[in-house]
Amino acid sequence: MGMETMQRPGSATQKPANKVRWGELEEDDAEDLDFLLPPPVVTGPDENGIKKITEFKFNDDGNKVKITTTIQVRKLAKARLTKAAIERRSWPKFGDAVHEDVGARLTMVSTEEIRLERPRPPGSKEDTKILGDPMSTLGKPGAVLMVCRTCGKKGDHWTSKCPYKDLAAPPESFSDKPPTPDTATVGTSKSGTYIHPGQRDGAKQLGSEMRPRRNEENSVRVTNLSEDTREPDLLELFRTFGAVSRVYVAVDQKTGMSRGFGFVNFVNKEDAERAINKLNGYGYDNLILRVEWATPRAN
DNA sequence: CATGAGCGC
Repeated sequence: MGMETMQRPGSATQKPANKVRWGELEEDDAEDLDFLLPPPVVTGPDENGIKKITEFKFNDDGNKVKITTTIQVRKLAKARLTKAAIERRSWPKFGDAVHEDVGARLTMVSTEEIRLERPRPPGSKEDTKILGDPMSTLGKPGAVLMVCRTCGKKGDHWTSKCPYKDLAAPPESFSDKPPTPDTATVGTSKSGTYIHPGQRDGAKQLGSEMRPRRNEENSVRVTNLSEDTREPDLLELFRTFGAVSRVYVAVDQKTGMSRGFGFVNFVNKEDAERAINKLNGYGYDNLILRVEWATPRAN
């Protein structure tokens, strides 16, 4: 660490910021003489933390005097770093930081995806609020219950993978007339709407089994739900009985609180029946569920 | 205890 000349704030022609209150001095032109003073010189801090300041001032008699100040400054932070930390500073940059200027950024934000694994008790499949296991008496151990909520098809694909989920306005898209063939643009209709490959020209038409149904039938009313039971919870609870076409939990529009009841619609009446038989009177979230046929909605 | 939302042509 060599000699350093401290840069004063402002230009060299400016009056140094003196602590002396010149206005209290008798000499009127004391301020002007200040220009003649050499700038202060600062050395260090050296390895022992010693900093020396040499500056010049006029004393009360108008004589130029040299003032030297010696200060013990705090040791540099570097001295407190561990050996390992100092060692790391010499490491070459890696990852995204390779392209960074030296010292441009101290930290980098990683965009790497990290999957978290949440441990579960052995044998359990996923979170559930069910007290006990209604499925243990169901005689369907390990049944694969893959039900698409978009088209209602069972065991074929999940909702997120539904071939029809990209289609806007499903009820219209699934009308019985075949889609308009379009030879000009691949994959789009005349209106520019995307058409799934299976629906394009030449693709075979949907069988009735494939077609999603607007099913307001087989509606089951569920009451005595705890107030923090939401639709995903209901779905998890009821989907094991069969294809669920809709779940609904009545919510107070103002408070967002559950009103404690909801509806579950099944694609198949038999599944709804079994759900009623199994889940009515069932303990769920410390409450006893009431599950029964819903009376059709007034419209 | 309790029977859903929206949709506007």
